[in-house]
Amino acid sequence: MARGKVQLRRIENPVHRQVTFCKRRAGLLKKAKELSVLCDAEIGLVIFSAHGKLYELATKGTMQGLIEKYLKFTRGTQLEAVTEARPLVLDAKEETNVLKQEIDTLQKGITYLFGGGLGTMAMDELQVLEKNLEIWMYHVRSMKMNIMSQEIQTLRDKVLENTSVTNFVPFATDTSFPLIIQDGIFQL
Amino acid sequence: MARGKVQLRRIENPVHRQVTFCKRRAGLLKKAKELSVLCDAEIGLVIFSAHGKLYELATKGTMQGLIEKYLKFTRGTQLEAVTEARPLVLDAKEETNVLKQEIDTLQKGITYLFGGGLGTMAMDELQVLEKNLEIWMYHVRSMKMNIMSQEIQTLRDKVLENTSVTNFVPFATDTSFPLIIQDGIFQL
DNA sequence: AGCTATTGATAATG
DNA sequence: TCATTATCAATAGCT
Repeated sequence: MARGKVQLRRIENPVHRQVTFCKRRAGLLKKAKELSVLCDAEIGLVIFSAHGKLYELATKGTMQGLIEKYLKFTRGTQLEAVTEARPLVLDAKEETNVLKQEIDTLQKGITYLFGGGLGTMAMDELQVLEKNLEIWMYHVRSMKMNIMSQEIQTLRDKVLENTSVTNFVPFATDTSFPLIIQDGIFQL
Repeated sequence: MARGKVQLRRIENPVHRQVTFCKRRAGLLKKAKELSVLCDAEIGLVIFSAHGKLYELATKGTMQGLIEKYLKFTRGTQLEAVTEARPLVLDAKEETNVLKQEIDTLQKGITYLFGGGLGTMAMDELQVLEKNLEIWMYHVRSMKMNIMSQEIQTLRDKVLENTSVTNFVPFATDTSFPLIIQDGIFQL
């Protein structure tokens, strides 16, 4: 990158190699951090030098945790360990992330089934899956509507505020949408 | 790095963030490879996107091996618990069970969100979720149709057998339904 | 996806 | 190792 293009092969001169290693290692760690911050990604980076020295970086948590996440992700996908080992009540953001993770996992499972295991799901299983997908979609759409209604409420409030009107028409934001899922409705 | 300095904070615009993620991810992976080659280092890089998609790189061997090396290096040697391997390929039935389990987990997560965490998912996240549900449903329905067509085929064969008719109308069972999922179609 | 204007990284050097 | 700087490489903003 400077004063001469570099060949993409091992640098033979040990001094040059060491210097380059230091510089580029720093650069790589910096880039990794930047990517994590800019794009909200979770990154783990492990570097063993030629002589076995370890340099590492884990954004968002520990390397240990990241490794576990990685193994769970790549390996069969058995979520029990994740789900049970954790406190039952997480903060909302965390829960969202977990859910995203699980959605992804589910996608992988489905991909596997469709890609390679055709016929492994019986008709009745598919019926159930389809039914569940419909239910989920229903709830997602309800949630979207709820968000939109809140937005409308907010806008109304603003309008009322600006026009100084005191007698307003109540809006049913608190009249809850049917978002509460009874036990068993999702039962397979 | 170009046409304007970048702030080292999360990019709020989702489109910009995604584009930057793609570009910088590629750059980071490239840099990691280069460092490994130039300086003879062993590098492992794991990137989870904000939506839980995994990108990885392991120079000199497998990520699995690198993780073991890392754990050995950082701990004494307590990796059996983590590494203790399940077979990587499960049979179809087992996979189905795993999937059911995961669906159940996912349901719990969604229940939690809908029951208590309203507002934790942003509108764009809901859009994505909805889109994915639609895709899943499409595939489930395709799969059902495929099974049904096979059933029809079987019945036809039987009928033909019994009536001893030799000139039959071919049925396109092998003309595959679009069940094969290309890489990336599920991309968040 | 491509295309540049810029910024950022860094190889060579002191 | 540390600082400087001439160059090269990555990429932000657009299309």
